[in-house]
Amino acid sequence: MVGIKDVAEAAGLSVATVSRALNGNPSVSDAARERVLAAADALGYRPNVVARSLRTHRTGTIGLVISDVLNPYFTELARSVEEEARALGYSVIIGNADERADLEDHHVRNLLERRIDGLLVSPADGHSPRTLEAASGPTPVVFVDRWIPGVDVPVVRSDGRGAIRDLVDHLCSLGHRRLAIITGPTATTTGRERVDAFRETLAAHGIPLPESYIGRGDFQVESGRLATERFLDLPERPDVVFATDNLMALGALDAIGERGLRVPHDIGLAAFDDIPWFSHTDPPITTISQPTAELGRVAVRALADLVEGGAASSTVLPAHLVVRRSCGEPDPRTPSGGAARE
Amino acid sequence: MVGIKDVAEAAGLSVATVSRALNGNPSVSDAARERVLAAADALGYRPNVVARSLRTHRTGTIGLVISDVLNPYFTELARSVEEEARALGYSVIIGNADERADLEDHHVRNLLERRIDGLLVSPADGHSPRTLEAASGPTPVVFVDRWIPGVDVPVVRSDGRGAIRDLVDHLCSLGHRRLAIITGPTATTTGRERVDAFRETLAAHGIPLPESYIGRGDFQVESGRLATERFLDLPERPDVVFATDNLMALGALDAIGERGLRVPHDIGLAAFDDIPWFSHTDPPITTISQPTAELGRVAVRALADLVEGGAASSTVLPAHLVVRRSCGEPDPRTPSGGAARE
DNA sequence: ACGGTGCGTGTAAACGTTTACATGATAGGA
DNA sequence: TCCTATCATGTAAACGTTTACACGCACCGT
Repeated sequence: MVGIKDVAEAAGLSVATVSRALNGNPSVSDAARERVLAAADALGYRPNVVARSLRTHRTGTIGLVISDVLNPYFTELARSVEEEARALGYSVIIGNADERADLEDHHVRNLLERRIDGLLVSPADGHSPRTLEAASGPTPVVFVDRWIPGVDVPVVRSDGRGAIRDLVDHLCSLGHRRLAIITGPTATTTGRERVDAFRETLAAHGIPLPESYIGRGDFQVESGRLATERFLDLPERPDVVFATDNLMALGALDAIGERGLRVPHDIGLAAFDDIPWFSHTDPPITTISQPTAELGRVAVRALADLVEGGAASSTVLPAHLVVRRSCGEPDPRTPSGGAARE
Repeated sequence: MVGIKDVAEAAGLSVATVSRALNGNPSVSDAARERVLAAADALGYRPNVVARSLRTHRTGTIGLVISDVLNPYFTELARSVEEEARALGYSVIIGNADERADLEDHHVRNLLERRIDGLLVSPADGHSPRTLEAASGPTPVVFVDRWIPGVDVPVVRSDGRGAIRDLVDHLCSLGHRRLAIITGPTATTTGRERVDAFRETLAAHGIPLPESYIGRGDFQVESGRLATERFLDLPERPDVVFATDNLMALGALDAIGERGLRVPHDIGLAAFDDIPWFSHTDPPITTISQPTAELGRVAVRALADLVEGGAASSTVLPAHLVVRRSCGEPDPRTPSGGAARE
């Protein structure tokens, strides 16, 4: 491999000058700069960023630990994170936790050992020891989407509570009374927030949420299927089930289809996270949409601020309801206030 | 940051012994090993992999450049790559090319500068200069899914031609005669393979493929929509359109839905790549399924072989047809031979 | 008692950069 | 003309590891 040394030799200059020329240091003469560039080009010189990082203590890399790469919500997040990071001069290393705390641990450790400049994490579960450790360590950390309460780290997330209120209002306006929910892991903040907001709004409408109408999922397809099967076995089947992420909604659809039931005629379905396929399912699915790409961008900017010595603050972006047909046809005379329509 | 030096001091040993103990070198006494481990633990020592990499010329990292993170096919690939790589002791850095040659270039360069041990790439386009350069450079390279003809690099891919033959047979058996195709970029091998196999099988059935029935797409949603709109504007609308990836199929669905047309009654639709949503669209979509996760695993193993000094060979895995309802109901008396059914 | 063997440990160089500091040349001011 | 400031460049240390080599010691066979 050709190094800075070879370039120096070819250009008849010292390594210091070559390094300076390559880094755009102003205190190098035009003549020297030209010779360096020519030599580097001729030799096909490629900087060795690992050596550079060792010396500078900066890797130009941020880590992103997401909960599940197979979840379109997170891939969209990852994409916008990478895009913004690239614009800011950083590379991104993605770690996929598959909703498992041990994998999250693995990736957090791995990324820290690689001496990333900053870490973006969507904690799968509040109990990953490495994540907690990282949060109080020297490497800047920003939580995105989910966070860990009580940990003093900036959070960039969206607040789904308003949209969930709109959703429940919408469901009630359609005449539904038996509402069920498939939750995420209650150890995650998003999991808890969604079920809490749901329960509170139900209470405001004077509707109870019996334990049998709460399915405990883990944000994965299979758990959505299982929870839905349990609902369908109930003597009093719910009018509509609200799956708190898109994968569990897919599982619910699987379970409903397997019984030969039809949405929304036999049972309604609502979801969280809007993904392109939701317009094309049978029927199109009513869901709550987050400003996913924006979340990623804001999170990266917050982290970059932190890395560069600034002080980042938390951001909360609103989510909104997107009404489609999976909960029944809305009565045109009584639009539910404030909810967005397609 | 606490380094090996601090550990050495705390343990009352030299850095060499500490390094050896930490790396499981057998020539260190149990007593010393224990002291080292205790000291490292007490100090919260974390190895600095960038220093290690500089010295050993190995980063324990492989790069993966995929064509599009938003494409579920590639995220499934990425997931299996990471999983297998982790099992083999490697980390993965993913670069997303978004089907753009310039981004592919960017990521290939970036990864090589990071001195990854090996590179897995699904070339977006045959003309990315860096990818070609990398293929003949010192860093081991394996192509996955797509490849560049004439470049001497192992390829791990699936062969869709057999499945496309099955698909065309299936469509003909349903009585369809006007078959249209939305291709990928013809600079990609998968793009070309799919249209070639389609055209050949059509010819074998004595059916022409007029230019107007070939929509030139780029594996992205929007191009699928545009191509489909053009088909729908034709005086003789095709009986069925075959979108050669899942995103363009989504675009086609968009276009068809916007005209108020119904699949398969007004027009049939077939796709390439099976994704979970295809069972839940309206109607469920007939498609060609690749052994995606297996492709990822095999590719990683091939690359790891190469990295460790072995000689890797190419692998071709078969794809197969999955018949659903988007091309019309099959006549139960004439099952199309060999095609898998759900 | 002696040379050889092996084992555990230490010393120091090396990996490819960046950068503080030193140096030499040039130019400017008096 | 000399002193000094400025500028371009060079020298060498440092970043945190790994590892070739050297060393000292205990043990073995003769």
